[in-house]
Amino acid sequence: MTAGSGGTGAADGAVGGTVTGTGRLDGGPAGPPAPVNGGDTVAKVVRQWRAVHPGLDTGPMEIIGRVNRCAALLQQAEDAPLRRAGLTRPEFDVLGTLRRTGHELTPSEIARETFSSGAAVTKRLKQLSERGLVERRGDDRDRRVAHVRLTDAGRDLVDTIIPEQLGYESAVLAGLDGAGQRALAELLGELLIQLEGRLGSSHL
Amino acid sequence: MTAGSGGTGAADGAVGGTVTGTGRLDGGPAGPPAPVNGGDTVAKVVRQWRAVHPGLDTGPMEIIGRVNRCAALLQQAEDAPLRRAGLTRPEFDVLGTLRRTGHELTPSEIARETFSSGAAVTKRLKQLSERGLVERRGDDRDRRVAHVRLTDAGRDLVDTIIPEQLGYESAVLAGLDGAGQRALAELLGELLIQLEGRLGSSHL
DNA sequence: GCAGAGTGTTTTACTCGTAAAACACCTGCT
DNA sequence: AGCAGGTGTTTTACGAGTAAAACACTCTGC
Repeated sequence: MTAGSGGTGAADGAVGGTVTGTGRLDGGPAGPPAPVNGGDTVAKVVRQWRAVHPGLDTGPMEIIGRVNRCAALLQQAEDAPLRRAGLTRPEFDVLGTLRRTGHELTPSEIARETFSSGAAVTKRLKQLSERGLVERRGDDRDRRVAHVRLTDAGRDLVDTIIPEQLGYESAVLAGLDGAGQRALAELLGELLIQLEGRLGSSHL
Repeated sequence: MTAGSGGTGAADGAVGGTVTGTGRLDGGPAGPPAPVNGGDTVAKVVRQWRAVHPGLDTGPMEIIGRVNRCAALLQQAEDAPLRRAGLTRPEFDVLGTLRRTGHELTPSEIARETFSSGAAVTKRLKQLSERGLVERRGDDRDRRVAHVRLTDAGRDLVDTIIPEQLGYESAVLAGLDGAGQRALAELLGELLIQLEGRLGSSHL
């Protein structure tokens, strides 16, 4: 939906680039599913479910399926500018985290901040330091701990990419007018607070 | 997305379970980033960026970052009911697609419908048919083509899971009231139509 | 009829992420 | 001191997805 596909929400049975996987979304090797008249892809899936199981409350699909599908499509779109810089998104996330916090971070902190596993961060840091975008130094109090920081090249790269990326994203979102964007950001924020409170700690 | 992390949108530098990766979201081995006061995780990241780059238009992050983070959190939450049935989401997507369309599908059609690559579908079908949830037969006109359908066991499994899954999703979304949910579904639908039109075919 | 182009599906080689184990080190207790 | 238990990081083994190549087959035009 990592963004796998799955369907609208979990129960959609493939609403596209949604839940399970992170989902493909460009259709990949296979062509796009052809924009359906009468709504988005999710609406079509919902209609199919309702036809097969008339009693079903498909409400959750309309939100979860769409969130997942949007995430999949956006992710794909967003990859373009980063790819030009030779970075994957998880790699950029590491760099961005270091840049926005403004100080050195330990691998554990980076893992928490990027919602990644420690092992994944270890691998990314290895690649990024081989490319000279990041540097490490050991803590001298506690020799288990490492401190990671951006090199000048890393910092410059982030500062170059960020405006490009935001501009690109702006263009991608342009289909929605200003008020719609604000309303959407607001509602997603509300939902996110709930989800982070509920799922962030413990397990629902 | 898992929603990996990435940041708010692509340019957030890790807003969590967002763009690049599909992102982790439960914090995994590392603990959760601790719910921040003054908004969701994305709001915190946005504030950090604005402090470092005051001129930046962080608008896109507030939507894209949140969509990605929501997708990541929801994906994780949704996994629970499926896991109990011993299915991954991409696997369930295949079954669900067959169920909701109501007829046999070829592997290519399944790939299009689930936004997966053909290779991924091949693997999933292999596993599902080993478990007796799905059956294949060859087309007798065109011997390249296969037709896949649910077995009775597969159909029953889907029909058992769907209501559980939707109920679970309903509970997860309960933090938002009915009006909020409708508004959110509506706005996401609008955005999705734009994205599917723009990104679905060709490349932006 | 038969080459050549095209399509549906599978295989191959590879990348990346994860979970769990392994390490390395600190800390508190005795 | 010395050891038990805990924490930070890396390594290992593996599963899953992808892109590209390989297959298998059909169709078109000559």
